[in-house]
Amino acid sequence: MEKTPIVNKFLEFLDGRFPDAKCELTHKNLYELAISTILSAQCTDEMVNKITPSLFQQYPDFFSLSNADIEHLKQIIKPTGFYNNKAKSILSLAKVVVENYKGELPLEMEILVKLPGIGRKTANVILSEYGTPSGIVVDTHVARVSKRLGLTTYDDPIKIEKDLISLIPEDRWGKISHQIIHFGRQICKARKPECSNCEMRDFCSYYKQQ
DNA sequence: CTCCCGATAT
DNA sequence: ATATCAGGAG
Repeated sequence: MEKTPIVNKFLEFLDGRFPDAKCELTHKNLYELAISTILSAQCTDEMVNKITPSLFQQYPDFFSLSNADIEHLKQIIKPTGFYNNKAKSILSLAKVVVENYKGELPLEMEILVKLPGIGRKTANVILSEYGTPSGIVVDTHVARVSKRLGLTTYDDPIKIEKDLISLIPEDRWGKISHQIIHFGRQICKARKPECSNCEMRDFCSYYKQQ
C-alpha cells in the first residue's frame, strides 16, 4: 500500500470534523471497558450502555463476576444478542483473570488475545484506552470505510489493520478508530451512505463507482 | 467456514 | 422482510 494524497486528506478531514472523538462505551475502569467491549459484538454501543449499569452494579469487578450465576448473566445481557456465548465468555474471562492475574487484566496483546472472549479487536480497544496501542482497532465501521475509500482491498480485519498501520502515523493509532467510527456511523453508513454530504467523496473510490 | 442472536432502521 | 450493529470460538 502506497501513501497517497487521500490519506492526508482523510486525516485532515477527521481532525476537522471529529476533533474529540472518543470511546462511546460508558466505563469507569479497565474491567468495565473490557466487559462492555465483549458485549458490543454485533450490537450497538447504545444497547450495551443500557444494560451495563445494572450489570456493573451487581458485578463491580472480576472477583464478583467470577462467582456469578451464568443464567443470571444471560438474563441481564440478553438484549445485546449472542447472549449464550457472551455470558460464557465474560464468566470464563473473570475466572481466568482472578485465578491467574489477581483480578487485573494484563495490558499485553499476546496475553489478552489468548483470554476467553477477547480477540484482536477487543484487545486493541483495551490497549488504546488503558495501555499502549499496538495496532489499530478494525471493527465493522473501520473495515467498511477503509474499503470504500480505497485504503485497503481486503475483507480480513487483520490484513486491513496492516494496510492502515502502513498508512497512518503511529501517534494517531489510538484516536483514529474512534474518528473513523463516528464518520462511519454519521456519514459513511452501511445502508444509506450520505455521499452528497461527504467531504471525502472526490477522493472516494466507492463514490466514483456510483 | 459456520454459528451465535436481540434490537433497530430501512 | 431484511440488513446491520465497536466479534469471537470451534
